[in-house]
Amino acid sequence: MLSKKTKYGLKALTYLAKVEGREPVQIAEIAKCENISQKFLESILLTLRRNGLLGSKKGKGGGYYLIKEPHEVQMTTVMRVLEGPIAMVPCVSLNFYEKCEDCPNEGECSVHKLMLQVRDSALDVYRNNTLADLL
Amino acid sequence: MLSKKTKYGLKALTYLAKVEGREPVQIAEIAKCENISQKFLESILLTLRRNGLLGSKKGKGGGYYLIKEPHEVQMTTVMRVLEGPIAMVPCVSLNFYEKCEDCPNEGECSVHKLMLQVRDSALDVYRNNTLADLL
DNA sequence: TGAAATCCCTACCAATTCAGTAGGGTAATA
DNA sequence: TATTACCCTACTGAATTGGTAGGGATTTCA
Repeated sequence: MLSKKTKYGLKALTYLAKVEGREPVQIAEIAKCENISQKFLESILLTLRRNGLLGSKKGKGGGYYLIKEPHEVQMTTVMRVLEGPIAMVPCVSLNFYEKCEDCPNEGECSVHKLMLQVRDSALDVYRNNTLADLL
Repeated sequence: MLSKKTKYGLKALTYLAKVEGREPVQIAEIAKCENISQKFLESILLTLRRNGLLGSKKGKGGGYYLIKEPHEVQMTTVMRVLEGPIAMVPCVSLNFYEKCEDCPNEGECSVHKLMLQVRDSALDVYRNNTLADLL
């Protein structure tokens, strides 16, 4: 299942992508318009900022804003930051590879075979979608 | 993440698919060969049987066996039985559809748009793979 | 017929994750 | 300098995961 964190993060990103001139938008505004718990959203925006997807400005008139243009923001990046690995098992993960401690022979493992295909097809979707495509 | 339940279930199914003549195989044997906790595997095989994927035989010489031929067992079925819905959000699920309580307009929702594509690509993989393809 | 093998079923449990909530601190701006 | 708004830590209730424990119930074979 997709976590609420990812869901809310995506909604916030698309919200910010629609803003004219990359003006800072307050957390409260996004939370209200997208029906998200403000405090929870706050923590999500923070991780998006820490990972270089958003910028922030403090004080009056401050808020969060998109750093790049929507068409430059790939979904692979967004998903990895918010949801974590794209692969459903570590043994087929590109960025978070880990060997299964059971499973003596990875090449003959049926789970491995299937999940490799699932990962590739998901990657294909994420690579072919930027924030701009979701508006 | 793929649950251990699904992982072990898939491994057990492929194990049984390799057996000559669909002879019953004991839980203990599968558990040992695939490095799975026996009691946990027991519960998994039970749900596979309840959902019409496996048959069982009690008493001495009993065990579990595949009901259909491997090439007749689609991965869509297996995944739905073991892992649940294939979609990552209920609002794009074919078999378990639910409207989001937030999200006023499904058609304009960016999460919906993206997850629809992810679901379709996953379905594509599962539909094009049977148990026989994983051996 | 009886004992052993094997599946069947229920209940429980520790650890982790999820989806927040609470409360205050700090920096920037007007 | 007051206010706005981001920043950070800690806690928490509920649900899920990945099992374990223990005892049936049923079938088969000797």
